[in-house]
Amino acid sequence: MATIYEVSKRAGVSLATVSRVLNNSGRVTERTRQKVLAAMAELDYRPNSIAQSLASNRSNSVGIMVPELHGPFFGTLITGIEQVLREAGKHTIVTVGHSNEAEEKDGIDFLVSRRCDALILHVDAVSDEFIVELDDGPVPVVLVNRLVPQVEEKCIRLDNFHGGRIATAYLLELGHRDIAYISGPLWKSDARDRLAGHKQALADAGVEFDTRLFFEGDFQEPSGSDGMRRFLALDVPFTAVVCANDGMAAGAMRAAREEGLQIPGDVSVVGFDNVTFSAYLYPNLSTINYPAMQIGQMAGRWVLKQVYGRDDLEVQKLFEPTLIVRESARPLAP
Amino acid sequence: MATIYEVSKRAGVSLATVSRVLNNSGRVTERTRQKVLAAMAELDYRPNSIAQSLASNRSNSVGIMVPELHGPFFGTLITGIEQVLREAGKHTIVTVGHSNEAEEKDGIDFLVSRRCDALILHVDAVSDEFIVELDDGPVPVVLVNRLVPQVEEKCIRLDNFHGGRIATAYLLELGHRDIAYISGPLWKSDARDRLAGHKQALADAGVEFDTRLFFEGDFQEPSGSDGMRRFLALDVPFTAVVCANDGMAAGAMRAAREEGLQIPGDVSVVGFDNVTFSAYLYPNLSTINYPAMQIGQMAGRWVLKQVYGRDDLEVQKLFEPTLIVRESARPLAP
DNA sequence: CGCATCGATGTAAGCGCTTACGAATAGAAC
DNA sequence: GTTCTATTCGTAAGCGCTTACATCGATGCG
Repeated sequence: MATIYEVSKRAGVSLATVSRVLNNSGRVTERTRQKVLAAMAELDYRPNSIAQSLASNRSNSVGIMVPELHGPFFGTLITGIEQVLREAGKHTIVTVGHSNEAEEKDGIDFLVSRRCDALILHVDAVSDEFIVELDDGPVPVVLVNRLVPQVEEKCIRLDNFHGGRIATAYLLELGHRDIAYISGPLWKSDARDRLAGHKQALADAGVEFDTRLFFEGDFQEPSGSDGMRRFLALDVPFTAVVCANDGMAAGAMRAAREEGLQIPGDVSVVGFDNVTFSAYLYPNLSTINYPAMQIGQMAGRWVLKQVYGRDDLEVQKLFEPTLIVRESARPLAP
Repeated sequence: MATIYEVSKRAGVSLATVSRVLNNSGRVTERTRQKVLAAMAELDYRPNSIAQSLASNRSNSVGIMVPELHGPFFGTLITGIEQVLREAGKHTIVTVGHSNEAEEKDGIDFLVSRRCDALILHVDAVSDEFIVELDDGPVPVVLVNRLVPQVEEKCIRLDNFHGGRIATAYLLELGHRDIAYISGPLWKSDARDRLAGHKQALADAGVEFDTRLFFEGDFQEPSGSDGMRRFLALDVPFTAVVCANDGMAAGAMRAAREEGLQIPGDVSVVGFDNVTFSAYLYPNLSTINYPAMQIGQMAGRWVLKQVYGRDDLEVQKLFEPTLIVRESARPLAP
């Protein structure tokens, strides 16, 4: 593969000049610029980005960590990030943390030793303190879907509290009073926030939160089924259930069906995230929209702006969830 | 951040020795090795992998290209790849091709200029010739879910033909004769192979392929709905439909429901891929299992074996699809 | 005791690029 | 034509590491 040296020889200029046209830095006459460009084309020259990184002390790569790669949510998030970053010629190194402290730290180490210019993290296991400390280090960090107060300006997130609130408020509006809740794991802050929103909505309506109608799942489909079965086995009547994500809602609906219940006839269901398949469940799931793609894009932009100096970019840090009304919830029969 | 030089000074040895313990190459006395290790720990030394790459001409990174990052399928595939590779200390650079020739070439260029040690590609737009040519280049390539005869030994894939065949064979076994087919885009080889399998199964059973009961979708949910509506608008009776992936099956089932049909009462449906949500559709989708995770892992292993010299690894190149029987298909009522 | 041998370690030359600095050239002003 | 300033371009010193080769001691043997 041709090197910059060969290009410079062929173009009859120095290394430095070639480098200049490569980076559009410094000033080069149009004439020499053309000569260089021609030489590059003739040699099918591709700059060695490793060498560029070493010399410039910039790796042009940003590290990403997500809990999982499969599942509809994170894929969308990463799509947003990758798109924005790649347009800017940066590349992304993706790592999986599995919501497990050791793995998250490990992955971050990996990313740091890879000399990423920045990190975009969707982590849940690691503590706030760890993140603050990491942020004090040499590599800039942006947090997705999590608020760490000490580094608030680096957190790109959805207002999960508000999301939880409007999900339940919607059901209350439809006349439901006995509303069950299938939560995500409470050691995850988004799960906690959504639950807090739910409780707030209940309180606002003067409805008491009934711990018997609460189930802590793990954001996976089967735990939604477990939750629904648990509720059904109870002697406590309920007419609606809100699930902290669409996957658990799918599980809950399946279990309800298997137990002979009609949705929304016997019980209304609301999900959270608005992943693609929620529109194809039966009945089509009413849910809360999570603009994962946009959030990913914003995270990418943040990096472009703060790390690569693209001052022209605007970045929005807080997103408001909205209610998507479909078929899985209906007014409480009088 | 500490460099190898500082480590060598602190340990009282030369650069080369430090490098040796770093890489477990060459022989180093246990005593000096310990000294070096201690110095590294004291300085919290992290090797600069950029510099390592430049010097060793190995980037320890492998490039991945997939059509999309969201959607249940590719996430799973990448999870498999990433897992295997990261265990080996390699990292993955993920790029999106959008099944579009220009973007695919562009992304591959990007990966190459990033000096990836190998490429794992799931591409559909680019021609066989292009791939053969690419393979002649300096960077090893492995192809996922596509067979290019000239480089067969580098193709890790599912037997899509067989998958298409057993999907339809299953319906035939259940007594169906009028079987519609919603295909993926025919310029994609997997879509073609699945269709060919379908036709073969029909032929085996002496059933004629009816072009009116054929619809070419795009592997997305809405096109499944479109296909189903098209069939329903026709005057051609049919009792079953096979869809070339689960997403289109979801769309088809939704459309059927909206048109007042029962599944599987009025029409049986079979999907392809066995993505997670297929088990949560209503009715639970009978489908063909695509071991995406395993295929990803194999692709990773292939690279480990062929590029990084891990000769101990076994790699399986061809995978056999299997039928997953759930609820969306039933015997034809007599 | 001298010499060949071998393993442990050091020396130094890159890997392909960026970039501070200075040289050279061109144009402007007189 | 001379001087001065701007601008373009070349020189060379790294970036942090790997690795071929050289060196040095210690060991074994005649």
